Amino acid sequence: MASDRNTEKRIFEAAKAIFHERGYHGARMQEIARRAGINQSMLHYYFRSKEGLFEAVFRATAGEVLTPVFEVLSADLPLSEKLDRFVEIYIDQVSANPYAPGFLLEELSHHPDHLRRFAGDRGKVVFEKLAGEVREAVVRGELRPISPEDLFANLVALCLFPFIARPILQTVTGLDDDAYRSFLRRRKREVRRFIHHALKP
Amino acid sequence: MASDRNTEKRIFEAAKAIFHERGYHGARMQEIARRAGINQSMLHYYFRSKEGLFEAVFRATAGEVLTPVFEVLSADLPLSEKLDRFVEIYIDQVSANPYAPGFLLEELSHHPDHLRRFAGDRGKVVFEKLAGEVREAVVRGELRPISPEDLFANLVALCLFPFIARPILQTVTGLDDDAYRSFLRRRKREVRRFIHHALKP
DNA sequence: GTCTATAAGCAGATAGAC
DNA sequence: GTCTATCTGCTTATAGAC
Repeated sequence: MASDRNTEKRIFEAAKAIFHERGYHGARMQEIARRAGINQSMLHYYFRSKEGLFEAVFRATAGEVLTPVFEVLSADLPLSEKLDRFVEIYIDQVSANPYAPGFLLEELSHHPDHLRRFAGDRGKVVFEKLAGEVREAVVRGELRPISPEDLFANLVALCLFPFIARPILQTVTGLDDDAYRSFLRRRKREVRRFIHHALKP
Repeated sequence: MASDRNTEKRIFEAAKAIFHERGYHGARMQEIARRAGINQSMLHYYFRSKEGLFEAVFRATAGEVLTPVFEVLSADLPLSEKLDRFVEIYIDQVSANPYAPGFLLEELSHHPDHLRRFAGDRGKVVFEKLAGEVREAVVRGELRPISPEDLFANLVALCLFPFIARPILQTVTGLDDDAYRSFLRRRKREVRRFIHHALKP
């Protein structure tokens, strides 16, 4: 039929939403079908099995989240600009897909090497470039002594944590939904400021 | 029988391990029973249902993770010492239970107000104390301008993230298991250093 | 308290008509 | 390509003997 690609796309988008919200084991094929507005057997027609559907969603999500990271980190920019752009792009990216980081983290905590199976060594290569730049900047005295691993962990932690820990942070701080959204919008500036202060020699 | 409390305890510990590893939907009652070395119907004898067992594990885990936070934050200490002790105690606590933060975050992302149902306003009260101290320190010029919410988010993010994102950080940085363990051991010092640099006026 | 056996329900997957 | 109907296996939960 004419709805060929259309149906497949609708199924995929529905699956993405449900898997992101409920995780692999919490998701129900029937709920995905209902959300896509079609019959349950269509899911199997297009994606063979629940695992096949999940795999498609996982790959797409991992790509969306990691691609901008890899691009920024391998760009040819002075280190401090690179860190700024990382914060800028990454927080934008995650704001548009607030469930994605939690979804990936959850899946990877249960299947730690699911990522390596298709990201391969791409991450490692990009990271080595950054690591070299960090070490040089430290030697030149432009950066206080810090390991590349710590720097990278700090950077990503500050960007992602307010998204993945939203429920607990909202409970503790007492911010309501509106206030929390505005808190998230302000984060970009705060994270940049925090990082630059923390890295001054 | 004499094994009264003993059996209950064994079941609870097994359930804790399995729920932490697999989450609510991924956990199987049979696997919990096998791990506890008893029959599956015993689980229901002691804890009525899967949900009852999960609830017990969730409450205990939330208590373990949050109690030290609340204690440190409500202690009567100068702010900068308080932050140091927070890092110290929190990273120790999480090192002993590396699955706990991921487990709580996952559950809370699927059921955002599960926490409020028994932590109530305790978190908010403790946070307000900290918030007051932060605002005062900023006014006195001991701290660069920063909102209490950002400070708290940054603090917890830096402590927890290397634990919950271990698989992805290990893939990207290329650290093997031994190297990553040693990285985690070094974190306490790095986080303290990072925070003090970042908060200097 | 602890076991074995089994009921009851549900989820993923397939068959086959249109 | 899309639907309805149905199968199969697994999972939680209970009944009932010891």
